[in-house]
Amino acid sequence: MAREGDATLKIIAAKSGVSVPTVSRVLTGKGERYRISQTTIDLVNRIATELNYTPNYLASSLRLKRTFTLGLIIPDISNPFFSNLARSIEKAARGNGYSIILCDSEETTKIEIESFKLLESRKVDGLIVSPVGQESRHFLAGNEPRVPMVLVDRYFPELRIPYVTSDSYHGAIDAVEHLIDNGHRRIACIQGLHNTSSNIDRVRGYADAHTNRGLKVDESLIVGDNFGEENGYIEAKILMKRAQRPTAVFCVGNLISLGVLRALAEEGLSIPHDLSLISFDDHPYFSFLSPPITTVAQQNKELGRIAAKLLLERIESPRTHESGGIFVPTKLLVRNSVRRANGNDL
Amino acid sequence: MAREGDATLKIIAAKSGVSVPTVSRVLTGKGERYRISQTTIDLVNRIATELNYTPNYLASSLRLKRTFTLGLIIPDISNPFFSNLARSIEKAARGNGYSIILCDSEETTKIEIESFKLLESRKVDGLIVSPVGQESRHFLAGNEPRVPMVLVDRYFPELRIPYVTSDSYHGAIDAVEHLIDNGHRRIACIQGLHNTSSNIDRVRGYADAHTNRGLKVDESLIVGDNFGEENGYIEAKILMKRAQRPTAVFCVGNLISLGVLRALAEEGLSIPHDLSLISFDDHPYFSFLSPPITTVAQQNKELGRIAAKLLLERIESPRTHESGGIFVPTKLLVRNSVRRANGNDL
DNA sequence: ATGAAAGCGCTAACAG
DNA sequence: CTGTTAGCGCTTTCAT
Repeated sequence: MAREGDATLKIIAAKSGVSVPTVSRVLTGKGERYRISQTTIDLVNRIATELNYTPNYLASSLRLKRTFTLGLIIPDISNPFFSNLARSIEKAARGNGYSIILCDSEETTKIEIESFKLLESRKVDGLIVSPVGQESRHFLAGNEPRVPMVLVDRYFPELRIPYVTSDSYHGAIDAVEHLIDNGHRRIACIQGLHNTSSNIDRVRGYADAHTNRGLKVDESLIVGDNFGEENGYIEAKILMKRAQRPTAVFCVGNLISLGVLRALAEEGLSIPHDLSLISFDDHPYFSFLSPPITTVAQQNKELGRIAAKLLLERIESPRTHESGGIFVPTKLLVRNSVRRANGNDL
Repeated sequence: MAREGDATLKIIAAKSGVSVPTVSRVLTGKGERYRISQTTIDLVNRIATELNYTPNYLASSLRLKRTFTLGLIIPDISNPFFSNLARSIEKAARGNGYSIILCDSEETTKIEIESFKLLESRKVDGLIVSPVGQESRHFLAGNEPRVPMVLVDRYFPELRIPYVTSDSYHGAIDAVEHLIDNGHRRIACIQGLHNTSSNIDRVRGYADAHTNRGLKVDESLIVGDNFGEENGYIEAKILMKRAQRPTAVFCVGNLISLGVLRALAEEGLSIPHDLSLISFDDHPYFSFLSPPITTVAQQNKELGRIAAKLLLERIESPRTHESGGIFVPTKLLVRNSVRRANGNDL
């Protein structure tokens, strides 16, 4: 906007009879350091407030090559997981004098790439991105990230970009072992978007939990292909039509679980009586559902805080850091969606 | 961040043997208009892509006095109502070449004010704000908004700032009449933050629904003071301890309803048997709760789209618009949290 | 069909 | 203690 009348250093300088740099020094609090006379300091400050001066970040950013702005690219801000993430990131950023430009990639690589370009043009000091996850080339220029960057949630282990994520693998193991330990043997897994780290880790956990307990994995019980509600709905419908119904299902995302709930309700089937359910990714409403849903909760506020902190460190002191990943533990919240079954195979 | 090696117009100009303005014209697509020779155009374009040129928005914004950036201030991005709003706003903005700087005010006037200052410094072209709601002075400079601005959700009728909001008043009437028509006479109202437009409108609807049906309002049944979960929890606990229990409750926000649910569950009371519940503000999970909750749904995506459109219009052509409000209708979604009662007073 | 000059608002280097 | 000069990268007159 910057309408006509806006006060500038130049105007203040004119009104107070000193030079522009002097005004700049005073107004950026460097008065002391430059040993500017108290008289001048007071004068400049007075006139600045009189004129309701607001610094122009654009100009100073251009000069300083520093915008104090972070780009945040996430797949879906309306998903509570991501909005909680966004909240904690925004808060941490703000606490350190940074602002956030928000880009919603709509779970789409195309928009993700556009957002990269955009944020590069806007000269953000760093980037926090929760990748759509299947494509990774655009994250690099040459062999290094194009700007200081950290990934949250989904990540690319092969890419030398630091990341913060839940320990999905162990979370999934906890979940599925819980099922097994409750006597379940035919456990379905409704998975999310293939080739994304979260999905891979969770499905791997699903499989390894079986192995840990000396069971074989029935590949035909691993179904689904995205993190949406519809996916859970459809797959649940199909699963329940099978001759050999699973006795339990492990959903790798909360939206998937929602879909399962809807499908079961439609079919007049009940949880946990007809099917035990355990979900990855808690949701504020899970404890109010009937039954309350047993979940593997992610510490999403933690994830955001850590990601922001990591990024700011890299911005303040580039190149001194390792680029590994940080895995934040999950928590198994046992509620009432899993019932004891008779483990007829053991 | 603008690292050293970044391509600039100057560099491209040098490499292609033309002047900086010429490069600028070509790269901003004004080649034709300035009748620059095709040879030059091709040359410049080639070199620009070779050098992987990214325009510097900072510089052009400074020059143009136009940032193509919108500020978005909302009270709590982790609240699904606001995150859906944010999503539709971001999408509309992006579709029109604008980016969003996100500020979460944490339901706090102090942060809201800071965000104003911040966004002014960042020279956003316009502002969409969902006000915390109790203070409004900082929205104006003199008597007019300080930058093109539109309010969403909560608004200030007295302030000559355009706003987009759900028709809370009629929504509340629908809800409460629904209760009355189902035979309820002792209907509690758990309200949100006092002196906010949404709360005022909803409580007014609550009262007028009674009047419409020839009933008197029992002021002692209007309780509560904020939109949080805790508020619903506490007030429900107290209400259910009364000698004369209400038979139904109207909650003016979804978080409040959540709190009521928790309180009732703890007390071993069930909905709708012991208490009928109707909630303002739908939530994706409401239909999966037991019982599914009857609500007044807001069209929050609509709200966002309209707000963004309104703001962009004002930015493109200032001063030609009225500053009234737009009320978007709500929808009563009848599910199963309201039971028929015998209207013993009629 | 293109270039030279000027300036958006700010800050850093250098001078005195 | 303060001013002069210069320049960040871009776009817009105004010339030619």
